[in-house]
Amino acid sequence: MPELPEVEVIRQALAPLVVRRRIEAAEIHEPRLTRRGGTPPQIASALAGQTVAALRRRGKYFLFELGRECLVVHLGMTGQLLWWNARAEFRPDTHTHAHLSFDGGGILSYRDIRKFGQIFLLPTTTVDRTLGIGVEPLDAGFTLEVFERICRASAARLKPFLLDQRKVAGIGNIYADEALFRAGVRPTRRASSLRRVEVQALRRAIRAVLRAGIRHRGSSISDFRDPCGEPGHFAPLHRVYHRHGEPCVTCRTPIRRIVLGQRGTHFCPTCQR
DNA sequence: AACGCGCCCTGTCCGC
DNA sequence: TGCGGACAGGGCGCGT
Repeated sequence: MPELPEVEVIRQALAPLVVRRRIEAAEIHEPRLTRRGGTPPQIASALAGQTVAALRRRGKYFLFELGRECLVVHLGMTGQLLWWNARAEFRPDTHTHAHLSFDGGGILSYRDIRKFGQIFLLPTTTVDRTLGIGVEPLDAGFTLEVFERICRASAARLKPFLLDQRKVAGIGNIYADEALFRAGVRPTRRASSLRRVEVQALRRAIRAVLRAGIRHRGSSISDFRDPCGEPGHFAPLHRVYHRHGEPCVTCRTPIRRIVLGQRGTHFCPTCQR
């Protein structure tokens, strides 16, 4: 589900609710979520009593900064962070695997049907190094020169290239297809084969499509919701994702679907070269 | 080093 | 109506 825009939408909604608030207690019930380090009780006891100093995002990761330590949360495919105003409102179900109780009564719960998500703690100073993910595409550091260097260094096809979080952080299946369409390049092209103008077009397309996703509060394909239960409105604006068979918005050629790197990939065979 | 594949897990949808 | 199989927004670990 959640790619950079969805994670950012959740972060923006959640920050005013949790920043400068103290975690009274934490519960984690699913050991699979903490496989990257620590057991559920260890993490839960380390969280109790800490105050959230800031809520940041890096790629598709949430970083709850607690001072010396940082709570890292990744939603995987089906993870949700949900906010409950009061303990009495909290309605956990069989897929609710963790929750944080805040002073004053608010509860932040973690729900994840497929359990591909992650919850773990890292020392704040080593978070970036440990996550090992690439440049933030919406930051000033994502310049044409930087992106061109990354492209030149990879023989991978563009689709798996864009999904590789070590290269550029935060792009997932939806926004990869949408960016490649907007840039007019085929997902099967090798990254290193792009001409400079194509690198430039792809960089601009990545930034434009991620910003549009955030502006429209995310893509709700099946079940994306922000922490207060609000769906996003970007899915109807997708130009190729899940539109195979439909006419291209530019040239009316039917959109094609192929599988590339085990992922459904959608493109216009006429507009994308 | 870097790429590509199988796999982790649960739910839904489609065809028979 | 029931069942098997394909597929789903992500990333890790392995073999090449």
